[in-house]
Amino acid sequence: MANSDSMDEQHYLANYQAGDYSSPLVTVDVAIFTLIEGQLHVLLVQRGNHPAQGRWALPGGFINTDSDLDLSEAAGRKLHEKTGINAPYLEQVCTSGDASRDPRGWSVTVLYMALMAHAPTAEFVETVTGARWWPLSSAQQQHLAFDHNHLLEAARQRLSSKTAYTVLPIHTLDEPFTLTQLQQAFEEVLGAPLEKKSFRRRILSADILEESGEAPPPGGRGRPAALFRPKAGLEDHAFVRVVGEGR
Amino acid sequence: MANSDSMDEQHYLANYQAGDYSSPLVTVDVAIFTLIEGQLHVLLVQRGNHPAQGRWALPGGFINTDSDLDLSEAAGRKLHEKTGINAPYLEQVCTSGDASRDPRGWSVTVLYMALMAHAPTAEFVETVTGARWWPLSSAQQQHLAFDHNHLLEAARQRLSSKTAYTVLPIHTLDEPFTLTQLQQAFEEVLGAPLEKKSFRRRILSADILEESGEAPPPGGRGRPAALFRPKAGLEDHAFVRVVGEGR
DNA sequence: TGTTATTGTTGGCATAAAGCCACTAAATTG
DNA sequence: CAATTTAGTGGCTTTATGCCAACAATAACA
Repeated sequence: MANSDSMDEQHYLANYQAGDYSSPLVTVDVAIFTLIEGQLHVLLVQRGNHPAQGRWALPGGFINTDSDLDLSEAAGRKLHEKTGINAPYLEQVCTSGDASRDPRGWSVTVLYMALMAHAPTAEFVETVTGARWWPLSSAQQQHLAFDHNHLLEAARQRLSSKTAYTVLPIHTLDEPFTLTQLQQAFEEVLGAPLEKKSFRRRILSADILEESGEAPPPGGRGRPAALFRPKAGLEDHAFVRVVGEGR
Repeated sequence: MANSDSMDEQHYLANYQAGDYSSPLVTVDVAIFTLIEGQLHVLLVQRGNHPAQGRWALPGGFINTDSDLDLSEAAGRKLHEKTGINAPYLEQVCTSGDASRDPRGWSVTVLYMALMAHAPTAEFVETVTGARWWPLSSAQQQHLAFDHNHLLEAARQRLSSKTAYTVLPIHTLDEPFTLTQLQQAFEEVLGAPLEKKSFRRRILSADILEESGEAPPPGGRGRPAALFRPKAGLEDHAFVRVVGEGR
């Protein structure tokens, strides 16, 4: 049994060199989320070919073993090629592989989740590329290509579960932002209201934000809010517990 | 840009059908942990062939696109083939892929973490298969095959971070067990002492254990401890926060 | 047959974090 | 200069955790 390994590999290599070994196809897919008018959206692209022609899908595609140095680079590249976006936050979620998810045969896809603020490339994405931002719920209601409904759900779950102990939603906001905007981002991602005082206490005591001196934008109603941006250096996820439900 | 997709796939398929497309090699690897005399161990197998001949490695190997229905099944099968173990707990950790981790070229491996109690197959593993249980620290100190040092570290981190909010270490114990044994399992996995009273409060109030009527084994010193086993039905991870450090 | 050592189990209070809700502050509108 | 709206804080209640000492049940031993 110690050499079932050997058997396996020798068998594989022999066949591989003979050209008939069926290694699964390997792709990367990216679920990129943003907030548009307070609502969580995901970017989908419409497939131009078979299989699943015409269906909406997560941006992604085959790894290029010539140009991609690793998986995250392949994911970033695919996202950029299809949408023009350079993902500011990218995290591996999971890998799905079986005999039936792609009609062409056994295939494997590595799923990434990405987050971005909407403003920067808003018009570009909508007009130049074939991509479109969908409200998350609409995206989940339709029949996506391959097993992308499952992948999208996995990414959504990762996002919301990680939001319970990190500040991930920060990446969906344009800077600077108010604490109220930040709280609304958390609430939208978690799908549940948060207690104002507790939220502010936790975020502020975590000491990850700094007040941007900027003047609040004119035209708002009510008392103008202080503007914040993440302190330089910590960028990604800092640990902050943001559980409480209430309101 | 909307059809870089098409280009890509057509290009791929053309070459694939012509037989010269280089899809990366896809493997699964399993880091299986257990407790032996209170110490965390990981199971490694010694490689019989190149590359990395003679090196210790995580059990794993190529996906069999004929017999494996999906990735987790492939992982379970590989583990069983190489060690005789049928993993009682198996969880996907991450996927590593790049041009340099395997000298044969671009390759992708999907890493799984598994947990088991030591007793059931103890002698079998050590004598019949070419596998060996290593204390985790010794395993991490040596130079493993491929990028298995990184994979092992990723699995270890997943195990300990998830132990902060689940009862994963339960799977490393033989049933029934005492609360002290359970606490020691948590402490070994977390690498930090836990406060006795708080630990028991949390575990018991989570209502996931039931007292096994069994008589405590003879020969122990001090007051005999109550014996528990997980309540049927919840098996996997139940949410229990087990943070406190103290002591 | 005590006595001591050892391990398991629980009580009870101190401290810290979170929830709650009302009050104050600063702006706009008319 | 009210009324309205949104931002931000004070302060009490509730809950979770840390901590440590007491009490319980067994074995080893004098």
